Amino acid sequence: MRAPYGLEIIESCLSCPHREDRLFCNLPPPAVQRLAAITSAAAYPKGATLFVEGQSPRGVFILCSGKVKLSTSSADGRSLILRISQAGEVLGLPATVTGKPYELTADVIEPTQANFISRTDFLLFLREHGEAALRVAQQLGETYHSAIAEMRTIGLSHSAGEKLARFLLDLSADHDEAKGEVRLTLTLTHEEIAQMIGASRETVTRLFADFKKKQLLQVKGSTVIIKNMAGLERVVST
Amino acid sequence: MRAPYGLEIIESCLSCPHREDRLFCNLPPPAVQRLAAITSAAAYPKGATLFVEGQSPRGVFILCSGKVKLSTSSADGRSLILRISQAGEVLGLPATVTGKPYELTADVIEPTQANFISRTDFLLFLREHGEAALRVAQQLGETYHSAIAEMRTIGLSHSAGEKLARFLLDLSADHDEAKGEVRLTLTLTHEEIAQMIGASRETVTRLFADFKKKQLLQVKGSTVIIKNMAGLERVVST
DNA sequence: GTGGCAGTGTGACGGCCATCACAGACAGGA
DNA sequence: TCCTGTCTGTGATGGCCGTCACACTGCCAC
Repeated sequence: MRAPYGLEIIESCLSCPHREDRLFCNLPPPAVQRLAAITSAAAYPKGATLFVEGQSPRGVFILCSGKVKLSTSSADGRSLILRISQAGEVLGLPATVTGKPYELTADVIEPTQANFISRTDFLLFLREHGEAALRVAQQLGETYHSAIAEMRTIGLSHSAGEKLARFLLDLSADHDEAKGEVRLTLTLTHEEIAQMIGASRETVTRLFADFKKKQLLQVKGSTVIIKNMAGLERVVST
Repeated sequence: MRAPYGLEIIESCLSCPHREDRLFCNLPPPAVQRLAAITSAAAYPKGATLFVEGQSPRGVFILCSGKVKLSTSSADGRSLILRISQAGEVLGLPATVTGKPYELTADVIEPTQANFISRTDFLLFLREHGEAALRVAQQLGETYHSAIAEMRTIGLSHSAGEKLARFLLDLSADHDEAKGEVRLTLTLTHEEIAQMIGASRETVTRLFADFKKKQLLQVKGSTVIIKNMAGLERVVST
C-alpha cells in the first residue's frame, strides 16, 4: 500500500513504538505473530472518519500515530466530545466485543495511521488467547474509568468555570510540571473545548480571558501555560 | 451464616435464579464449580455500603436480590447517581480487573443479597478460564455503553425538562407497554432523580407537576404511568 | 493584493433554573 | 396522641450563561 497522505506506513506491529507498553504487550510470541497476521495497516487524512455512532461494529482500530476525536451527538446536531485519542490507544473495543453498535463517532483530527482488526478475527483471537481477553478486559475497565471521570466534570459541577478548570487540570495531569508551571499544547479550538465540557463557545472564550486576567494561565498560540495550579484547583472546588 | 435482615440466604450460585441469563451463564461445569468455591454470600440491609469511591478494590459483588445505588460525589458534597443496579448485575468489575480504586460508591437502597469474590481469587479464575475473561470483557463493554448513554442525557441536553423526559424514556425501555401506557414503579425520591439527571430537587418536583398538567403522565404513590410516550419524545427533541 | 473562511473577542439581552424559605403531607415511633 | 424526620409542593429572587449580533484577526488560495 502506498502512503497517500504523506505518512510513512509502518509495516508491522512488531516495529510499532508503542508495542511494548500497550494493550498487547508481552503476549507470548506466537500470539503476537497471530495478531500481526490478522492486522492490516492504513493511513487516514485529517477529516476522515473511522466509524460512526450507530454503525454495527466492523472491528477495532489501534492507533499508531495521529489524533482521533471521539464524540457522540444528538438528533438536533448538538455534539459532545468525550475524548481525544492518541497513539497507542485502541478504538472501537466496547462495540466490537459486545456486538452492539458503535456508541461513538471517531473523526481523525490529525493525520493518523492505524491498524485494523476485523471483528470476527479479533473475537477468534481472543477466544484462542485467554490472556489477551483479560488484557482487553483491563483496557475496557480503564476506558470506563476515564468515562466516569468525564462524567464527573460534566455532571457534578455547574458553573462553566469549574468545568473548564477541571478540564485543564485533567489535561495537565499527563504533562510534566516545571517550577510550578505546566505547558500544554492543545490543538483544540474553543468550540471543541466547549463541546467537551458542555458549554458554549463564547463562554469558553470569556473564561479563558477571565483566567488570564486572574493570572491563572497564559496563552501563546496553541500552547497554554498554567501558571497557578492551586488557583485552578480553587476554582474547581467553589 | 444467619440471615440478619429478614432475608433468606441462597446457599449457592447454582440455585440463583439469574444464573442462566447472566455473566457466567453457560460456562463449562468445572468452571462453575470453581466459581462456586471462591464465592461467598452475604446479606446487606438498606443503608449498607458495598464499597466506596477511592477504596482500592477488594473484589466483585454479584447481586442476587435487592437494589444498589451507584454514585460518585465531589469534595463539596454534591453527588451524581449513575445507575441503580438490580439482581443479576455485577458490581466493582472495572476496578477489580484494572486494580485501580473503585470509581463509584455502592449504597444499598433495598435489602440486598450479594455474592462476593475476592480480587485475587477472581483474577486467578479469569486467568484459568479464558472464556470467562471474554465474558467479563463483554460485560464491561455493556457497562461502558450504558455510561455513554447516561452521559448523553446529562451532557447533550440542557433544559432540565429534556433530561427528565429522557430519563423516564430510558427507564420505560425496560418495561412493557400496554395500550399506549407504560407503568413504572420507581422507588426513587425526587432528590435522587435530581441527582441522576443533574438538576435540583425542586426542579424535578416542578417538572413532574408540569408533565402531569400536560397529560404526559400520571403519578400514583411510587408508580408512574406514562400516558403519552410520543409527547415525552417531543420534549426530548426540542 | 483580495476574497473567503475559520477562529476569536466582546457587548446586550433574556430565560432557565439553583437557591432560599416555608408550608403541607405522610409515616413511624414513643 | 404528638413528635420528628423525610418527602413533596410552591413562591420569590437573582445570577449564570446560552443565544444573537457583529467586529477583528490570521491564514490560505488564487
